[in-house]
Amino acid sequence: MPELPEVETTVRFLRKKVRNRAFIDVWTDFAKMLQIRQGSTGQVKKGNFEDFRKQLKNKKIQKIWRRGKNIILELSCDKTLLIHQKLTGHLLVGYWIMDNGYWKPKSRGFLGEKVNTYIHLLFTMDNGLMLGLSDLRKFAKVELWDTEKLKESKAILSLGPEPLAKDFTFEKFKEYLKNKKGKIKQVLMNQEVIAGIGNIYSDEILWEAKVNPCKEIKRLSDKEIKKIYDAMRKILEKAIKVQGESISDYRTPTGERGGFDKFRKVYRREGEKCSRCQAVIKKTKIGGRSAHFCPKCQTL
DNA sequence: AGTTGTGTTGAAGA
DNA sequence: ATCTTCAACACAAC
Repeated sequence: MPELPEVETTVRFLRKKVRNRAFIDVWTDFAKMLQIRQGSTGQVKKGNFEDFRKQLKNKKIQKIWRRGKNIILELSCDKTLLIHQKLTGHLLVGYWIMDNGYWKPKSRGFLGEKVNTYIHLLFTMDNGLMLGLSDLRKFAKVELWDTEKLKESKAILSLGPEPLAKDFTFEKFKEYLKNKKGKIKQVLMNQEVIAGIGNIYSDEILWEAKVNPCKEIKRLSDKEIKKIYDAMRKILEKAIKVQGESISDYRTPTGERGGFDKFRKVYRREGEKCSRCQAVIKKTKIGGRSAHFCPKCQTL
């Protein structure tokens, strides 16, 4: 699942490969994932794929950045593509050829692996390179915005701070947490509080900080908040360094697995021994989502 | 073979 | 307002 480190990995790769390239064409077999946003509120324009295709044609990618789990491609003519990969979507870069209804990678390699074959959207760039979106569950969204409208949209403005931003200090983190209520895991995953953390990294961060995911915010000591803050930065930075996790569907844009699985301590490790204290990792539900933790070193 | 779990986000329901 | 549940969708594992 692409969370902050996976999205960052993708964005860094895209900068190297498609910055300053222009779109020649776009193909999809699932037009529902594409939307044209317009007007002051960014309403969804009723339209069809041909509109989208026409508007994208010959637009040049000028700037590529990330906000939370969103990939943002700023284009020429004051347009911007906003891509959210949701659960199983991941962008891939390479060459494909249509082979009776399916896009087949032009050469052997990682792009041929099953997880990378659910291509439902494919852009062709002006140098022939292609940008594909493989998305098994088809939840991913690609929206075309007016650049200025996007910047003042709820989609961007409602997001909390970037956890790795230089000016996001411990004091600020504490302030952001203090007036929230609920369990720490839920709050960490709330994109309006902090942007980019999902189920995997919230579990990993809390294990690292030795804080139980069910602990209520108001019962956290300053010391615990500091440990969560430090763990958050440490884990996210580490994950970016190794190009994210690939326990499920995420792959880097070359179709390769990220390296974080080696460092994954609790997520989907129910029944295994805690690498710190040998107690058995437990799994529970918090707000309908799975939460993994060590009952011994993450006491309530 | 039918049921359940998967996890992000926004919308609908309470 | 604020909380919880569910739908979007496809597949693996049970």
